[in-house]
Amino acid sequence: MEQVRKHSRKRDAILRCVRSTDCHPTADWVFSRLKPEIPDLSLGTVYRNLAMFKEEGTILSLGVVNGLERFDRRIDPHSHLICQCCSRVVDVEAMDLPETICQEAARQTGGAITGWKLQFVGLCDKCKATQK
Amino acid sequence: MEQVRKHSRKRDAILRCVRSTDCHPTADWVFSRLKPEIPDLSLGTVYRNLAMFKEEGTILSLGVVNGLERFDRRIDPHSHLICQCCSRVVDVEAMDLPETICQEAARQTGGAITGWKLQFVGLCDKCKATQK
DNA sequence: GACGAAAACAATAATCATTACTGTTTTGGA
DNA sequence: TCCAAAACAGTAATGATTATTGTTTTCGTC
Repeated sequence: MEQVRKHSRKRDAILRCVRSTDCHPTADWVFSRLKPEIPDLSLGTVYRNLAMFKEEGTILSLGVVNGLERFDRRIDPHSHLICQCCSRVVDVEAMDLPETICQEAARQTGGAITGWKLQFVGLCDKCKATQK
Repeated sequence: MEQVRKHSRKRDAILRCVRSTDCHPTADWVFSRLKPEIPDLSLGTVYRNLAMFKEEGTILSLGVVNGLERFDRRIDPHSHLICQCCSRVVDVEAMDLPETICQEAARQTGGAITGWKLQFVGLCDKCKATQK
């Protein structure tokens, strides 16, 4: 009896929107992009659904960059380059790290390591070209 | 003639407070801790001075954890374990990563890499013990 | 030791991203 | 088509952070 709906026109559009770009959008970016096409879309709906997708693992959040939460359509392991000039977030394919690093971190802290995140800081290709 | 002061009673207390702990405090934590000892301290002063210290490189921010910016008295290269249970942030000593990783990230993105951040996610020692 | 301009401050208001609430609309199985 | 649950728009509320304004502290100078 208990129905848990997984789809609605707007929810689908929001997911499609996130999946349409590799720019690691913010909630507001998604909203602005969909608004012309769905005039009665509400920013709250975007926030709510992004939180939902994130919760269920359909998308990921890569954290807060410059005060704004950034979402990622990719859920496979990989890293990011965060441009300190334009705040662009660029994907970097997963790279092998020494297997011992997590063991070492666990040993040092006495805790349990379930994952890790490697993030690069620098300039994206465009800003690098400009700064030259 | 132009004086740029680097010290004041409150500023010093704020820095001393951050340096007194390895808990990677938030602005509010610092405020709450100093308030009893300095009753006329203002939260805005804590924010302003933390931003100043961060700006000049006296302390670091390790980013936003659970919506709160966390500061770090350590400015030497090292990593952190972020407890997904209690949000505690625990230091992990810097570990050698393959020298090629930054080159590889630069190659993939076409950008310039100036630094990287490795963050562990899991349980701190206390939460690990509790969860058992 | 007092003086004064610049810096630092408290108190408060303003911002801004995000979340919660309320009443309405949409959805999809019966 | 009907209807209860879910989703939604619109709006208010929240909470961390930042800016503003008028007052106080600081510290080099006299």
